[in-house]
Amino acid sequence: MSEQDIASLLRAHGVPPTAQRLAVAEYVLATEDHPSADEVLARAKERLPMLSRATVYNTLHLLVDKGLLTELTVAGGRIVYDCNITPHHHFIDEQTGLVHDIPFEALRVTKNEPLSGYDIREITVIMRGRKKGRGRH
Amino acid sequence: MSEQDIASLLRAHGVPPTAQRLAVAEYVLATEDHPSADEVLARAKERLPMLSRATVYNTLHLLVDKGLLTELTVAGGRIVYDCNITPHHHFIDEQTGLVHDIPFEALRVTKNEPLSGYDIREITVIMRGRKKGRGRH
DNA sequence: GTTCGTGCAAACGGTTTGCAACAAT
DNA sequence: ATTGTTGCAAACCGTTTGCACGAAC
Repeated sequence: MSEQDIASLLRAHGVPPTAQRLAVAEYVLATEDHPSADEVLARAKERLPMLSRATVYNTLHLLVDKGLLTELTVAGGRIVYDCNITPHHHFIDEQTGLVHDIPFEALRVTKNEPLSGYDIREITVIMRGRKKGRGRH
Repeated sequence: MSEQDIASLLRAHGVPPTAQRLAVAEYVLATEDHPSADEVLARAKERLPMLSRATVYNTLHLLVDKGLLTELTVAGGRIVYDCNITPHHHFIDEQTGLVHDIPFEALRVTKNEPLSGYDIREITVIMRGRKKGRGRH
């Protein structure tokens, strides 16, 4: 995704693209990692060394707000960002702590009991375990 | 669960029961709330006003360590404790932020695709939505 | 007298806030 | 001129740590 595309994407969501926002968005909207705010800061600083921490937080919240980014919280209270905004599940590697996306269609959740009393808006499955070797990702 | 029972439970897990630990355990091991450390402190202080914050954290970690308590992290990075140590799912009320336990047997998760490459040790379903009125809890 | 548990206060790390400077319109 | 964006530093909050006192064996 080119810097131009990112810029129009931002504009399309009512976010005026600035140099700082581009530096943040260009990384966080494209990566398959699930970076923390700090990791985003580090990466974006490579392109824009003068970028401040507060601006990164501003931008991340803005992107989450505009629906371009998902904030998720993993065990231990770590907050992490996921540019995959379609519904999907997560696998957390217990050894590395890394989060992997699992396509929504890979699993099916069915109710054995009616679960009346709950108006369910969203279902996410979180799996934990070890990712078996062979290859990266 | 009486104070005596809690005491033997702790002993059975190699945790010498002290007044402070009893004050913490008596609440946190019995409640259906999913309290934060701070809420546990507040509640336990009602019984033992002189209880310190550090001791609560010590005790909570100890209980988690001994398998008597589960630590879980909900959206926003909030860390919360759940005395239900059997596998189960969660429903999070978007309005109140409250966490409700859903029996493990209430749902079934099946794989549409094989998901090879992942050695799955644990599956939890997190549902979000609104809890419909009628009654408390 | 050694170990373990506790309380206190300080430190910590990630996040948020307040504010002044600046840019864009 | 008003509005929106940024950088900085300070404040903040929940958690962790270091240390000294006290109790238990």
